[in-house]
Amino acid sequence: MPNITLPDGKKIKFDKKVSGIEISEKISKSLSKQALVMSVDGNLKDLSFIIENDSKVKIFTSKDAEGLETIRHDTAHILAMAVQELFPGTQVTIGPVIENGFYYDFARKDPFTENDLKKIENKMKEIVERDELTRFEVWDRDKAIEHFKKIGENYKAEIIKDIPHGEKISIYFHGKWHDLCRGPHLLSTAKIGKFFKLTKVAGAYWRGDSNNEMLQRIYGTSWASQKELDDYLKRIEEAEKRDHRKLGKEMDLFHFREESPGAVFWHNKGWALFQKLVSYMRVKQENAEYKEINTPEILDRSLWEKSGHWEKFGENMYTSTTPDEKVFAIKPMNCPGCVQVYNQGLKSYRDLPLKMSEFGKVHRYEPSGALHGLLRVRAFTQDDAHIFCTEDQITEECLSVTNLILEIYKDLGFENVILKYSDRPEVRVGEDSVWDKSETALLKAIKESKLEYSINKGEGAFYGPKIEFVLTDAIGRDWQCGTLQVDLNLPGRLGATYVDKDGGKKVPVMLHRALFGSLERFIGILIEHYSGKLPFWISPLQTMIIPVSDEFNDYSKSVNSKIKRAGISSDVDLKSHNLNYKIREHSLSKLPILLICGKKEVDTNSVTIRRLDSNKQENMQLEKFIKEFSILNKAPSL
RNA sequence: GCCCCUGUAGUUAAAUGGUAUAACGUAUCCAUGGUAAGGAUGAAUUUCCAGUUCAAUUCUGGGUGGGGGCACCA
Repeated sequence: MPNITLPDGKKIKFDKKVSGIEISEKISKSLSKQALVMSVDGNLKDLSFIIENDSKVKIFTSKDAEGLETIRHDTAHILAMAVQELFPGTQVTIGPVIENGFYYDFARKDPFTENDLKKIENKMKEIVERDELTRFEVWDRDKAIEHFKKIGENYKAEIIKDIPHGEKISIYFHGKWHDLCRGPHLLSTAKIGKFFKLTKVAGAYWRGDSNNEMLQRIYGTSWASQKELDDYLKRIEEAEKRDHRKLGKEMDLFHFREESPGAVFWHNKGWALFQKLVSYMRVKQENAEYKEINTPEILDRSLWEKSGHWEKFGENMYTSTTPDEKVFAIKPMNCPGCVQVYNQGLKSYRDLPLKMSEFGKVHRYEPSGALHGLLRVRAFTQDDAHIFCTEDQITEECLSVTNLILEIYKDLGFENVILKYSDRPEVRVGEDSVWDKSETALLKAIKESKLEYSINKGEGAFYGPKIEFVLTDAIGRDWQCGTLQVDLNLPGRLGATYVDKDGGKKVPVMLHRALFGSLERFIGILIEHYSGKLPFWISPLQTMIIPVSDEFNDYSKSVNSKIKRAGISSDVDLKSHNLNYKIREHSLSKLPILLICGKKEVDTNSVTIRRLDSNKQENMQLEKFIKEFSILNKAPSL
C-alpha cells in the first residue's frame, strides 16, 4: 500500500495502488483540475500512471516548466494527427519540444503552404474539442516495426530499429491515432487548451544530415493561456523591430546589393560607427602591448598550400588567376600573412610574447543560404591578432586575452559572458601529441579564468583547439563573438622560429585571437542590442544642430564647427523645414543629441539640448556643453 | 548548397493580360517657424533572360537577389 511523499514533506497513505490524478484529487480539487503531469521519484510520468510502492510524487501544472513542456509535446502530437487527417499518406517522423514551442517533421510529396497552416490549425482545434483520451501501450520491437511498416510509416519503423534492444517500445494513443513516443502525455487532447499557433513551414534534413532527403517541418508555439501566447507573439514582434537590417536602412548605415551578395556597402554613418570601434580597439590594444600590422589581401597559392588552408579550407576560398596564369587566393584568414611578418628578420626568445594585431579584411565563400545581413557575410573585417610565445607562456597569454575581451565587452554594454571550449575536429592538421599539449594548456587557462564554460566536442579549428566568447544581449539572445585559438601547427608549417637562450632555433606557439570576431557582425549585434540607440561615444553622428529659422544659420554653423573641433561629430540641418519637423526626423533616426539654436541662444552664446527620448529642454553655455560632452565621448574604461 | 516563400519609384506598400497607384522621401516655389510631420506643384517605378500571347509587370520556365528554416559557420 503506497505511502506518497509530497514535495513539502507531507505524506499521504493510500490503501490501494493509486494514480497521479487520484493523488491530485486527494490534495485538492483545484489542483486536480490543473494537474498535467507528475514526477515519481524524479521520473516524469503520465497522471494515469499507477503507483504501487512508496514514492516521492510531485504534481506539475502549466506553471511548471515540466507542465508547459508536456503541453507543447502534446500539441506536436495533435499537429501530426491533424496533418494525417487532412493529408492522408503523409508520414510522420519526429516532433520534439523546442524553446518556446515545438516542431514536427513530415515526409510528403507536395509542399505545405501557409494556407495549409491555417487549415491544420483549425483541424487541431477540432481535435482538442473532440477530447480524445490518451492511452499508452508497450509493444514488442518486431511487432512495432512490422506494424509501422505495414501502415506505411517507414521513418517510424527506422527509428524503432535504432532503439537499443531491451528498451521498452512505448506507443501513445490519442483516440485511434498513435505514435511511437517516450511520453509523458496529458490525459486527453482537451488538456492542451487552444493557446497555440503554427508559425512557419521549412525544409529540414532527415536526421539532420544534408546527405539525406529533405522533410517538411512545421513549427508551432503553444502556451498555457491566451495571454502567454499573445505575450510571446508580442515579444517576437519587438525583436523584429530591432532587426539590424531594418534599422541599418532606417538609420542610413549600410546596404546590400546583388552585385556582391554578402558584402556590405557602408554608408557614411555606418562607416563612422565602424571606424569609431576600430579607433577604440586600437587604444585598448596599444595599452595591452599589441603591435599593429597589415598584410596583403591576395597571396600566392603556394603559401595557402603550405599553411594547409588550400586543402582544408579551399572550398570556402575565393581565388584569382592573373593574366600571366598565376593562381592567388584572396585571404580567408590573416594568419599566414601575419606569420610572414613574423618570419621577416630574426626573432629572439627575448621578443616573446610578440603580439601582432591586424584589422584584416577577409573573404570567405559562405553557402548562399547562410548569408544574413551583417551577421553572416562573405567579406568581413576581423579584429585579429596573433601572439607568438613559448609553451610556458600560453596560459598567461590566454588569460590576458580573456581579460581584454571582457573589458571591451563591458565598455560596449555586455556584462554577461560565457565561454565555449572546442577541441580537435576530425578534419585537422598536426600530430595528436601536439593536440594533446594545446588542449591541456588552453583548458588550464579557462579554468584559471573562473568563467563559466561549456565543451563542444570536435568543433575546434583545423589547426588547434579554441575558446569562443559568447555574450548575452538586451533581450537575452546569445551571440558568439570573440575567439581564442591555440596553434602548435601553423608556425611550424610556415617555418616560424626564434633563437632560444641556448642559441638553438625553436618553433614558437601561436595564439589566434579576435575580440569582436567580425566588425561587421559585431555592429549588427550592437544595433540589435541597443535597438539602434547607440551610446553617445559610439554614435555615428552624435549631435545635430537645428536653427529655429534661417536667421540663425550662421550662429548654428559656428556652433557646429566648434563642436567638431572638439572631436564630437556634428552636423547642421539647414533644410527649409520647420523645427518640429526636424526634431521628429532626427529623433526617428536615433540621433542622440539635438541642439536647438535661436535668438535666445545667440544672445547668450548657448545651445538648447534635446536628448533622444526626452522632451526636456536644457539650455547650456556652448563651452560647458563641449566640456561635458567631451567627457562622455570616450569609452567608460578609457 | 537544400526546402518553402518572395522581388513594383530612394523607402513602405497598392493594382492590372492592354506599360501602373498612394504615402513618405526628393526637386522647385510659397511659408521663417521655439521642441515629434506647414502648404502648392513636379520628376521618378514593374530584378534579369527565355517562352506562351495580337499584347506580359501580371501566366510558364530558368537565372539572380532577398526572407524563413535545414545543413554549414574552418
